Amino acid sequence: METKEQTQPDIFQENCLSRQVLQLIADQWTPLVIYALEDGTMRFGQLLKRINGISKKMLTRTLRSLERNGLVQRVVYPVVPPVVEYTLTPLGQTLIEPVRALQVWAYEHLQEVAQSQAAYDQRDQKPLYEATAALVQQR
Amino acid sequence: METKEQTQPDIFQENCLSRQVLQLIADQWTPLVIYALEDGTMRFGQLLKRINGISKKMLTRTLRSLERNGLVQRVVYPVVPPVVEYTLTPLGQTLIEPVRALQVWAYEHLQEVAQSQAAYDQRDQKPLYEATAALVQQR
DNA sequence: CGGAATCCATTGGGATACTG
DNA sequence: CAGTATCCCAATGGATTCCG
Repeated sequence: METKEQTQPDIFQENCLSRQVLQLIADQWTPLVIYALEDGTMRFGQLLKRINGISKKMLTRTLRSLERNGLVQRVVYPVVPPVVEYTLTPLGQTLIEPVRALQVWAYEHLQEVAQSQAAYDQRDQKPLYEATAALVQQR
Repeated sequence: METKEQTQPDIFQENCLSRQVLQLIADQWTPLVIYALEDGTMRFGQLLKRINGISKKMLTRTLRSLERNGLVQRVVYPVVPPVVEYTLTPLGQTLIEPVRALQVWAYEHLQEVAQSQAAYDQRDQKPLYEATAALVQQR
């Protein structure tokens, strides 16, 4: 009787809950944060240094989202200077596998993707006058 | 010898290729488009209707990206009115499994996530004056 | 140290109109 | 039909400052 809220099982519908949940983790930083917390508890500053390129703002926002969704537990120690630790919850740990699968895929198909990109860019990017110039020179 | 380009195997580094590849598919629409193409070839308009809430602009952009990365093949039939068909490439098909795993996870943990959200929102969202008012009334 | 708040530039993304 | 082009607003996200 708990399934009452799931008005739409069709993932292509906007009000489909599983689609909404999916969108919660399908962003640039969430997979990396989960990946970083895989080994255990980490402090805010540690995460900031570990995940190259993320800003304090985005790390904070991502962690808040993960906390709200029950994937990460946030523990504040009332000391000065403050210490805040983040840990994957049991629910969050169940996400490690799917996220890792995605990362493995990325690693295994690096080159194919890179080659496709290069081919695509060469094919269309080249302005008309280059092709024309080539034709003219050939003549 | 093809691994030369992968300057950083560490996924937490910005110049890590597998991280870049990962980011290519970690957006709101890409998983849904892949999911929609899972059953086979689809036309642009079909995709537009199937994926509820996506705009022409975003569908076009997402498909272009997928095409550039070699995950989707785009075939144009020179007829009027034009017919354009999209199909997952063999490379794209290898992505079905990981994407599906993510979707399955979302479906299986719907309620836990929803409950966490509700608890989180009740806990902090409540403005100060409500708590204060409650205290005042108690007196 | 771990944010929150502010400012600001860039991008995302919808709506509409137009085209081959 | 399958886009592209334009306009325009909202969200993203970096840099910086401030605070307990």
